Amino acid sequence: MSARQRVTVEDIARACGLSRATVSLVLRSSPLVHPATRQRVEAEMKRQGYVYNRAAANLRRRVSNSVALVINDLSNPFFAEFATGVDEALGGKDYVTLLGCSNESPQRQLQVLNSLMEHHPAAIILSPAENTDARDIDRVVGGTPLLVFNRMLDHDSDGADHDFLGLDNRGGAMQATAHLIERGHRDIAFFGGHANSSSCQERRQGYHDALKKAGLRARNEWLIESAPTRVDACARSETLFAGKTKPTAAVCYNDAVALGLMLGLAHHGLRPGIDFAVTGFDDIPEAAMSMPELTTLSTDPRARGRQAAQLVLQRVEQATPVSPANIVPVRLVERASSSAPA
Amino acid sequence: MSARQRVTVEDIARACGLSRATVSLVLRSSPLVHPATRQRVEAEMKRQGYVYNRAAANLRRRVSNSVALVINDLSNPFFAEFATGVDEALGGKDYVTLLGCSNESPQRQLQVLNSLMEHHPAAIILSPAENTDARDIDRVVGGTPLLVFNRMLDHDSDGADHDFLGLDNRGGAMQATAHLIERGHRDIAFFGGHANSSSCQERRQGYHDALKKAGLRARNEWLIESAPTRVDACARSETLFAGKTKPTAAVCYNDAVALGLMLGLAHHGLRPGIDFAVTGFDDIPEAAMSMPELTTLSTDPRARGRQAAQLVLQRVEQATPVSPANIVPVRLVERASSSAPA
DNA sequence: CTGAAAGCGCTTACAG
DNA sequence: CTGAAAGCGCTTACAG
Repeated sequence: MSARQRVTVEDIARACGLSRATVSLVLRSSPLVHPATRQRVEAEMKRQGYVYNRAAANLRRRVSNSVALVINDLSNPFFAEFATGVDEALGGKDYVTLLGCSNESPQRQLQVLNSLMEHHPAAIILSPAENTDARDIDRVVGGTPLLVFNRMLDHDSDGADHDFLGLDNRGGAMQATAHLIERGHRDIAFFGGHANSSSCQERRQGYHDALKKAGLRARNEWLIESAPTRVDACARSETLFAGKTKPTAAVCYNDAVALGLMLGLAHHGLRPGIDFAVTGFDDIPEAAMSMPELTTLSTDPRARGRQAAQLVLQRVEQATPVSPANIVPVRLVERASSSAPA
Repeated sequence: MSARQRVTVEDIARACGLSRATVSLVLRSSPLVHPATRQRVEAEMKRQGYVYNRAAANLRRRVSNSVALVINDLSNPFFAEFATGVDEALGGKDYVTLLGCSNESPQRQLQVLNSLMEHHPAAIILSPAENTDARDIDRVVGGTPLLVFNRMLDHDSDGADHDFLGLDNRGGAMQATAHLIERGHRDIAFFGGHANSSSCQERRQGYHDALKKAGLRARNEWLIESAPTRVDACARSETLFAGKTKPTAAVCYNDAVALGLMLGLAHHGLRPGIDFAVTGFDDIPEAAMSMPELTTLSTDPRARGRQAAQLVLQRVEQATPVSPANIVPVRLVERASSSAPA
C-alpha cells in the first residue's frame, strides 16, 4: 500500500549522492546539469517510482497550472463538446482542468466556484447558469482571470473586468429567418428558449431584424417560450397553432427545441420539412441525423472550447487586457427541415 | 491586479494579534477556539478577502481532496451524464474533480493520467478508452485507488487491484432478446458495437443465451459490427439484409446504434416498430423522444456516476478492500420500436 | 484556549 | 555544474 513514505526529491538526491537542488534542476530539464548526472538522476527516479508533486512546486513558485471550468449543464451535448475542447487545449499546454457543474443552479454555482477557488486556479472558464448575477461571481472570483462563455451575466457593468466569448446569436437568427423568407414564408414564429436569457433575447432580435428588413412583422402569439430542451419544446408545440393566424415556419431557439418541435408537429400530423418549415441553432450531431435533417446554424462548440482555453491562457501568461466581446460568427447549414413551401 | 501579495493566515493572525496556529484552528472550525476569538478572526478574513489555500494545507497534512476523472468520450451523453454524477457526489463530499478526456486514444489517456497523477489525487475514476492495457494503467496509477467504469481492461489479471463498476450487459441483452422472442421473432440480429470490446462481447453473450434458451440460434451474417455511433450504424444498416435469411428484428449494441439503425431502415423504406423491431441499450434521453420511441435498457448513467464516486471515496476514507465486480442490473423499458410483429 | 518551532515537497537566489 | 539556506502557506505536536 501507500503506507510506505512517498518518494521525494530528497530520496533521489541521497541515492545519487547529490543535493536536492540538482535533482530539482533535472526535473525542470535545466541545461545547467551535466548530461551524465541527468541520466543517473532519471534512472534513479524511474527505479524508485518517483512522481513529481506539482502542488508543492506550484506552492513554492507561486504559480498555478490548473484552470477551473464551471459548466451549467454537461448533459447538454453542446456544453459537453465545449468542455472537451477546453480540456483538450488546456492539456496541450500542461494545464489541468478542475471541473465543476452547476446544473443551472446559481447557488450551486457559487458553492462550486468557492470550492474551486481554494485551489487557486490560474484562471476560470464559466459557462454560467441562468440568472447568474455578475456581482456574485465577481465577489468570489476576486482577481483571478475569468472568461464567461455563451451567456452574458445579469447586472454586468459595461466595463466588465472579464473576457467574454459568445456566438453571434443575432446574426445567426437573422440568417435563419432570412432563409425562410427567401423560401416564401411570411408567417414565421420564433419558438422556444427563456425570454429572459441573453442568448434568447439576441436571437429574437435577429429574427425581428430580418422580418423588418423584409417588411414583415412578428405577431405576439408567434413568440413562444419553452425550456431549451426537447421534451418541453415537444410539449408546447401545439401553442404555435393556438392563435388566429397560423405560422408556416418557425425559427427555433436551438436544435434541441427544433427537434422537439418536429416531434410535436408529427404528433399533430404535420410533416416537418413538407408541411411546416423549421430551423435550429447549434448544429449538434443529431441535427444531421434527424428525419428530416435539420437546417441549423453551425457553432462548433468543441472549437469554441479550444478558443476559450486559448483566450484565457493568453490572458494568464501575457497579462493581456480583457477583450469583453469575442463574438464568433455562425454559419447556416441548409438541410431538408426548412424546405417546406410557404 | 493580483500584484499585491496574497492574503495569508499570517496576515490575519497579525491583524488580530494572534498566532497562526489559532487562525488555523478557526479555519478548521476547531472547538478549542473561543467563540469571540472565532468571530474576530472570521470578520478579519472577510475584511481582507482571505481565501484558503487548500493545496498548502493538503501538502502539510499529506492528504488530497481531488479525484481524477478520466473519460473516454465526453461528447457521448452517456458519459457526460456519468461525469455529472461523479462531480455531483464528489462536490457533496468536499472533493474536487480533476477532469481529463482521452477521446478513445490509449496514448492520450496515459498522458492525461500522468499529468493528473502529479496532482496526487486521492483516487482515480477511469472510463477507459478502447483497447486500454491494464498493465499500462497500473504502472502510472501506482498505489492510488482506482475505479474502472463500464469496460474491463485488456490483459487484466484476475486479482485486479482496482474496483470495477459496470452494467449487467449480459443480463440486459438477454432481456431485450427474450422480449423480441416473446413477441414472436425468430430471426433476430445483433447489431453494432466493436466485437473486441468487453461490453459488446458481454451483450452478444446475453443475446446468444436468450436465443439458446428458446431453441434458436444466430446466423453469422446477423452479427454485425459498427462503431458505437449513430452515423456509422446508419451507414451499415443495409448489411443487415445482405444475407439470404433476412432478420425481422435487431438487438442493438446501444441507443446511438439503434437510433442510427432506425434512420437507416427509414431510408430503405422500412418503418421501425412496424416493419422491423429494434431495441437499444442505455436509455439516453433521446430514446424516449425518437420516432418511434425506442425500447431499451435503462442504466441511469448519472446514478452510476454518483455510485462510482461513493465507491471510490469509501475506499479512500475507510481503506476498504477492492470490490472487483460491482455489476449494476439494468431494466427493460418497453416502447414502440419493438412492437413490430415477426 | 494560545504560542513557538518544525515540517509537508518543492524551488529560488546566492555562493562556490 | 553543485550545495546550503530560506521560504511558499499551511498544520501538527508540544508547551504553557
